[in-house]
Amino acid sequence: MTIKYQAIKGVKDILPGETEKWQFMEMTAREVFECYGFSEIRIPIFEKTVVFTRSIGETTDIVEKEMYTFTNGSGDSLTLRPEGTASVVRAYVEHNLYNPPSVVKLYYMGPMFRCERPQAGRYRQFYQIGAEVFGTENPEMDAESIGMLIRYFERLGLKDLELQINSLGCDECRPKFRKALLEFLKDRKNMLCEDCQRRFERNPLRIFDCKSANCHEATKESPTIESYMCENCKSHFDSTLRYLDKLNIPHTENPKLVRGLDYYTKTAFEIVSKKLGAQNTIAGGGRYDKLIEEFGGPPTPAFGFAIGIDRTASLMEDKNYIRISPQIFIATVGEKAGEKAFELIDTLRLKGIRVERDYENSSLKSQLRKADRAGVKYTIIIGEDEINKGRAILRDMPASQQEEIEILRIEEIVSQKLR
RNA sequence: GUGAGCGUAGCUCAACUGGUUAGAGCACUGGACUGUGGCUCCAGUGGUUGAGGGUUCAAGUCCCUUCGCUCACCCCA
Repeated sequence: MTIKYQAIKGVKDILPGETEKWQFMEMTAREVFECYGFSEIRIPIFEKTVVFTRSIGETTDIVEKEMYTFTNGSGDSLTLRPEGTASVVRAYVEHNLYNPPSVVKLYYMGPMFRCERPQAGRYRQFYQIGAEVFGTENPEMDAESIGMLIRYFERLGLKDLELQINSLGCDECRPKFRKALLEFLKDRKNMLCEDCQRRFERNPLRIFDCKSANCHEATKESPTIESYMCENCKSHFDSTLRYLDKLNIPHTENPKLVRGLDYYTKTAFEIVSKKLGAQNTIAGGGRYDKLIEEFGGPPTPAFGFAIGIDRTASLMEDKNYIRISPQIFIATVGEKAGEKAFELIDTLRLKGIRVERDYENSSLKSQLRKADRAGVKYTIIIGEDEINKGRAILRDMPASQQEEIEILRIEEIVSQKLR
């Protein structure tokens, strides 16, 4: 068959059978996050482009080449959101949520958009569930938020996850480290591979991640952020790790962990799965203590993370969620019975009972087969004989037993049986 | 943006070095069983072999173009 229209590259439909799993992930997130005092915020799916360019960083790949940007009628440059934090911060500042001063905890869920070449675990429309906390610098919050995320994954039944954590320092100590690193790499630049020569200019921290043996060798003696970290950052990081220990959350310190977005300070972390391919990070986040000021708000420390739901879904068993199925199937024979059933179905549905029927005038045999496949507990059968008697057959499918009941009492009897 | 692999029925896959009318399982519809599901058996529906062009007596198979999918790179969640 020649398909006339298909979804554009890098986007996908999530079909029944799969959506139940997504609903489960979303519902579980709400339950878990609300235990921790988070409230949902719904943010627009697009923003003025500057909201993203300012926060994410002008020279990041996201901003340079991956955003869906367009111009509206009045000439504003708009962009489909490539991530959630920027919008949440914008909303936080716009609505003065810092007033009165207190800790504000928000979560969001929904699609994000990045125009990249699709790959396993990477789509152009992908889904995230994110959480952001504003108003505290306390490392307990770093640990607690990461803990919430871990508990969430546990609730989903995920195993073989690893928490990697690092500190990126603050705007006091990071520039010093960066300078020292560049100094160190300058002499070794010709040892680096082509890609890393480019990274040298753009994001030298990334060179640590290179797979090339030469680059690995070149960075062996390099300075680390640790030795340049200021007292404040050092003790914040140590405390965060200690609180994670208190929560019995295993973690791996990864001094090479660098987040791609410009706004991170201090704590940065990722949750990595051992069961995925090249795109194996299923959640990531960290602290961004300067971003609110960037957006014109008062100095407000903040911490947040986002979960990649597509990747999370691919890790989940197929049986961890509830599939909604009909409770009652109504099978009819003959026109009069069909008419009666049409009304009856509505009556039952008004009661909140999930009722299914056949729409194709199939044989009774076929209707029962459909009832069986639908997985109903009871099938109501109404034929010519029954309609003349004002009665119907109530068939218990698993038990293969049936009884005759008055049509007038169906609603009452069925409600009782399903209880 | 770069590279590799793959596109055959709704789904999973066959079809030898190019050779009759492209098959099977599952699913679907019907029958055996006139108004009673599951199990069994029988039959049937379903294909422009992703699309377009080329080579050849002959193309699902070879070549080119294009679209899509997949995986990886770059980058990153």
